[in-house]
Amino acid sequence: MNETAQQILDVAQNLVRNRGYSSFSFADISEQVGIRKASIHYHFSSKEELTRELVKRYRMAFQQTLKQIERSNSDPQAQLRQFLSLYRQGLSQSQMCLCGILSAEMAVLPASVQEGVRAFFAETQTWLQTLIETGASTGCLQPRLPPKDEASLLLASVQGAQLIARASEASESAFDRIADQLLASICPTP
Amino acid sequence: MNETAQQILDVAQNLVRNRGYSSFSFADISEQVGIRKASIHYHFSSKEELTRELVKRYRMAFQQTLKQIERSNSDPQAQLRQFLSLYRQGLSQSQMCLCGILSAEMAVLPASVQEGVRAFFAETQTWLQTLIETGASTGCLQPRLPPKDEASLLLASVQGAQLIARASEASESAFDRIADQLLASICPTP
DNA sequence: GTCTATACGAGGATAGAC
DNA sequence: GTCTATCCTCGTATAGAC
Repeated sequence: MNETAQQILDVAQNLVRNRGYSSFSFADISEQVGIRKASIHYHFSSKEELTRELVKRYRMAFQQTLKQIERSNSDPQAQLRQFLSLYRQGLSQSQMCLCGILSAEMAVLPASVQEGVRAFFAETQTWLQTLIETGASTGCLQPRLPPKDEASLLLASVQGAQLIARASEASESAFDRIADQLLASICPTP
Repeated sequence: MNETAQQILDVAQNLVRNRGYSSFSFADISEQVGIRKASIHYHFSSKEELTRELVKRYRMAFQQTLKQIERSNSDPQAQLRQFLSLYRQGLSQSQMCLCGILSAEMAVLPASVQEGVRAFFAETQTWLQTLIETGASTGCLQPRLPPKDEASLLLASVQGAQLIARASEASESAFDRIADQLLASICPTP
């Protein structure tokens, strides 16, 4: 995949994370990349293919980021904090998680894109579950529920926090408050 | 507001709750209502007005439902259960909360619709907060956080649960598991 | 690889007859 | 109130020149 293709995906990603799948167009991309919209079809044959590749790249990058979080920090509690900060970062540009916003449009997504979205949630939940299990065994975290359930609740909550934060005037602080509580709910009470 | 207008809103509501704002069209409505799409403009001058009225009606109906929950049940814990079941019901037709799905498209909504969405969340959070306060004072509920924070976390979580449930093969049971944990997290442990 | 030109359909909206 | 007819814009996609 060449440079232009990457650039197209970069721009598309920002667009989708802001507006969603149905509301981004080749014209939008063309404007920001500086090529004509017909030229996009040289790199991606269709909107479906473009979005499929976008989700694929996003999933891989996200997994990489999670691995970095593991490496850079041995404390599960700090890892969790970093995980939450990823979502907070997106929000600072009023962007949702790519797969979170796509999930809202599930009914109109091409099947191949739906698949990628599903896979993203499964992967992320698995990572969270492992993190919680580790944290529980070392005492860094004190999950009140089985790690699997705790993970799915956490994932739902962070996605929901991002979702409704966009409907708030002060979206970042709205998210922060919720994120703090999520963290508190799973940390040992001194 | 006459019968046809109501019917248009009924159909529009199902469409939006499934596909979102950008992906529903006058053609879709016209097909299901059985009138031509130009005729819709007699009842609603524009898509913006239609959606604005839709959100307005949804908000009022939702508030009514919440009042009914209060009346039909004096136990805050049971009220909370009923609140969660509202979201579960939508999901059974793979529908999200109208304002939840609109929130994902916030960036492309007309300003007047954005306003309605914001108001919906504020109202709903207030109701939850009052419920939690009542429950805490009678001992029916045992919030771990200040009621206001507990309410916003709960709202975010239930919206998020609905959002990501759509990306799950078994969306209803995925939601149920999360809803049970939400309930457990706020109920007194015997 | 990128361009121009163009096809084709969909979407929202308006005018005017009935 | 609903219809037909029509307008205009935007969206994806293709063909073929450079």
